[in-house]
Amino acid sequence: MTVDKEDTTHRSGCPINLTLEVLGDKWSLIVVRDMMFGNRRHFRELLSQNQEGIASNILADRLRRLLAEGVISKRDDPSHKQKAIYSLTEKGIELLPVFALIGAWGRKWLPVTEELSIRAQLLEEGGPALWEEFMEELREEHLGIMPTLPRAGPGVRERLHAAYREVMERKAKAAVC
Amino acid sequence: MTVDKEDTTHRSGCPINLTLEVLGDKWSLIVVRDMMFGNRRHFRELLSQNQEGIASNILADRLRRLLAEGVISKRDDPSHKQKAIYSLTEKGIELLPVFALIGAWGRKWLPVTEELSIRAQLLEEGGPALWEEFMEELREEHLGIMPTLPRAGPGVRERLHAAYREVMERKAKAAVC
DNA sequence: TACAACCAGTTGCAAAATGCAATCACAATG
DNA sequence: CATTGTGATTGCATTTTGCAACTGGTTGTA
Repeated sequence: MTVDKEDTTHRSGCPINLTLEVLGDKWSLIVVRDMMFGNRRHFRELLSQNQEGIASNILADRLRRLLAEGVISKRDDPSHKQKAIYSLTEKGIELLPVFALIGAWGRKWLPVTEELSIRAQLLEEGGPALWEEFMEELREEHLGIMPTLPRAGPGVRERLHAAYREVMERKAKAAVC
Repeated sequence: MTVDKEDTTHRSGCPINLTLEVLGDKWSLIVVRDMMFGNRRHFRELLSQNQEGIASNILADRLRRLLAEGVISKRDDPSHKQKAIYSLTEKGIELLPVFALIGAWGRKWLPVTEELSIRAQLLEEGGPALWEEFMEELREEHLGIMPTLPRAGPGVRERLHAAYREVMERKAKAAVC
């Protein structure tokens, strides 16, 4: 049988607690979100295109931690010797359902803006079937796993982003009139 | 139409971000978890029965914040002039599906202990139907809403806790032999 | 009525994390 | 050979956390 040895590195063996030890801060999930939904794969993209204005030292620290925890991976970009490509691991990709539910909760209970919550709405309405489709897409992009079935039409991320653009255009028109 | 006024209180209107602004730290969800799954309703219960050893000033601060955010409510305990009863609000109760998925992710990817993850396993296996049953139970206990159908047999929390006790007893036996 | 136990916190202080702006070393581009 | 792009690091002020002791009051008990 397995022997319980005391573990000073963790507060407890509760799954909720352990998840919070890995992801329980104001920035870690923001970084994963940008990689997953915004397809940000480079440091600069994550830094300068981030909605919340993450600082470069915080970003560097979170990438280091997520890497150490195996939520993301890092490899060299062949096109540029100093460029690194960050990818989600399977462990990271499987956070998608968590994002879907967190997004749904936030949308229901917090003062979200329409354009930034349209993706969460579609993800909620699409349900587990859509989540699985998106995760399969992420496995292609981040793990290089080829799909069993070739995909027809735009991917999930593209559809989500199209909806975002649609809201923005409608808002822009409304502002002019 | 609604006018966008600049909002210095929030980093962005993204539902993920706003949720992190409310719950994105190492303790807030621990407190909600103990109220939800451990049925802790008093300060001392939350403090001294907490697995992770939360400090009293942190607990006081998180209760204050969760109260301000409307995730929990507070009222006097009629049996004791100094005793306060903390309850989940509907907003707090609806975090249950989030807990279920976070628990499932932690159980799959992190070094959980069997006895502390058996509840997460049952919650995952039970799916949305079990979550809904548990939320209905929480509404009774925390909001005082009477069920449409009278319940037969032990509630969800009791069943989860029974499973926990079962694992603990089996472990205790194994340790002796 | 004295007294211990219980109640929800608060206080003080050291350590760690965060936020911000400037800067770094190197690589590619024109 | 200067400019821009790259993933970061550094220094410093502010904020948050963690820990232990303490507070002012209430309740139960001898």
